[in-house]
Amino acid sequence: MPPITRPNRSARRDAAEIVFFPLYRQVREGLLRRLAEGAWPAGAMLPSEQVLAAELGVSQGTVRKALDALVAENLLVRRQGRGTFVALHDESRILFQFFRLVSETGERQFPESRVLRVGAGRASAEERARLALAARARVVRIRRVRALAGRPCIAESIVLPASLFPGLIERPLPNNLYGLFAEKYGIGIARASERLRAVALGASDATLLGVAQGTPALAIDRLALAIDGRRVEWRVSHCLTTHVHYASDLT
Amino acid sequence: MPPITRPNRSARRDAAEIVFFPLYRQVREGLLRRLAEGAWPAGAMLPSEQVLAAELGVSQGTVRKALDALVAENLLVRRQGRGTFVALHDESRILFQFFRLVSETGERQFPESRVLRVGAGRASAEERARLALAARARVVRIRRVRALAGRPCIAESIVLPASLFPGLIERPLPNNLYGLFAEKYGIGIARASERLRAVALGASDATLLGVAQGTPALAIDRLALAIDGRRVEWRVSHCLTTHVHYASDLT
DNA sequence: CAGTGGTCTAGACCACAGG
DNA sequence: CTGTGGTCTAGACCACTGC
Repeated sequence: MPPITRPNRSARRDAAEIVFFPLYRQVREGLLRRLAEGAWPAGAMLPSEQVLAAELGVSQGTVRKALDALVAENLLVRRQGRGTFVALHDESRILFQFFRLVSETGERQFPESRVLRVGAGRASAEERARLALAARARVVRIRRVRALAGRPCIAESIVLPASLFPGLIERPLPNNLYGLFAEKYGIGIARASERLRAVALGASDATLLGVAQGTPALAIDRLALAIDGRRVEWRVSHCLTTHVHYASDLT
Repeated sequence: MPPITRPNRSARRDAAEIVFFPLYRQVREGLLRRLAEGAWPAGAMLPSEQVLAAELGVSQGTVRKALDALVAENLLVRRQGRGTFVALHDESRILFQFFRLVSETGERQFPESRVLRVGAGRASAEERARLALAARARVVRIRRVRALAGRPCIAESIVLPASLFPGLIERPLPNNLYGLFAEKYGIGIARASERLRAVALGASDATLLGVAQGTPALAIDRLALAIDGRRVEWRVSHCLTTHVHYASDLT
């Protein structure tokens, strides 16, 4: 990474608008760019704070503040005495960051998945809108059922931009898709936003989950974004919430 | 606040277990205690960082780190050039921190409330469990309907420990209950945890919301905690999600 | 202008992990 | 023992607010 171009702590002028842009933000953006480019593979150790500070020509405290921000965004992990590492998409992180279904006793458990269909095709209007795709873009669609504690309780439909995942259709699909995205395609899911509704199950979902059509279910509509903000996945999950609930902390 | 008792950055010994307890954490705890005691009313300005540092006999940077933590918990608000203030429970904060129902276009809007019943009584077993109350404790119960954009879409039942809210029954209840708790009873809601399920509406809720019995609804079960961790409110909301959804960011 | 929080630096020392 | 991140300090200067 090239040294931060000073004038470091001055102002940035954008069309007569003056925006103060602190040094540690510039450092953060630089590191973020390198992360998005895949300069360090998932799990790799970054240079130490001292080394980064020397490379960039700033103080260690400034580097630290930039690293702190990236740790807060779950992109990096610090381990005292060891170093700073690129966050992995292992099951424990997924469980902690992306999976909110909790049993009555408060335990989180990674659900087992059974893939029903994998296919490709042109994106529908809705898929294009949700994933911000061009007119004739292609998508990969995955349909699966997931079980918690042996009980099938999630019927899931996943849509991915085909351009990002060449050859995905031929692969065996693991339980943890985000781990696959990171390892095989270098695409790390950084964050997601979910929209929740209550719906009555349609015939197809009801059959899959072994309940009557019209049973109330929690519909989770998720859009997942990569580090650089690209829309990577659109996922709709229909969940039975008789033995499980969605936990949300308002802090 | 008394000066922080050194040995400040040494260790704390708990039954042969050595726990490192940084100075800024001690400062945070001290400030938190004073906040919970109501030493500064909501909206009040705290002493400046310099003054706090001098009082406590630590450096300004250490005070800053403690204040940063409390700001991150939404208990304090900083305004550059003005000072550091105790967070208010005004509608904009409530909307931002505690209200997650969003319209299709992404707008958040504070719902209008119509109170149907207010009453008191002995806590049921479930109420005692959820609010951690003693055997014969009394509670206040509120039942109301809330409307978004003129449409009634939330049927809500609220349970409060009667001991915390003397005379609440006689009061007119405002739209924003948490503001009332803070202003009239000195109880600030600091955080809450919600459990979401999909349910079929019962007869009473369905009538209130003007839909058929059995209509799927999002059940939000919320437990709200005060700054000191006391359980202050148990609230169950049944929401129609045809024109609105629950937004959850996974970051 | 004075006072507040925000940034940045340089350096010392501590806690922790691993060879 | 060395190297890492974590804490703490002291001081300088900047940006913002309101008088």
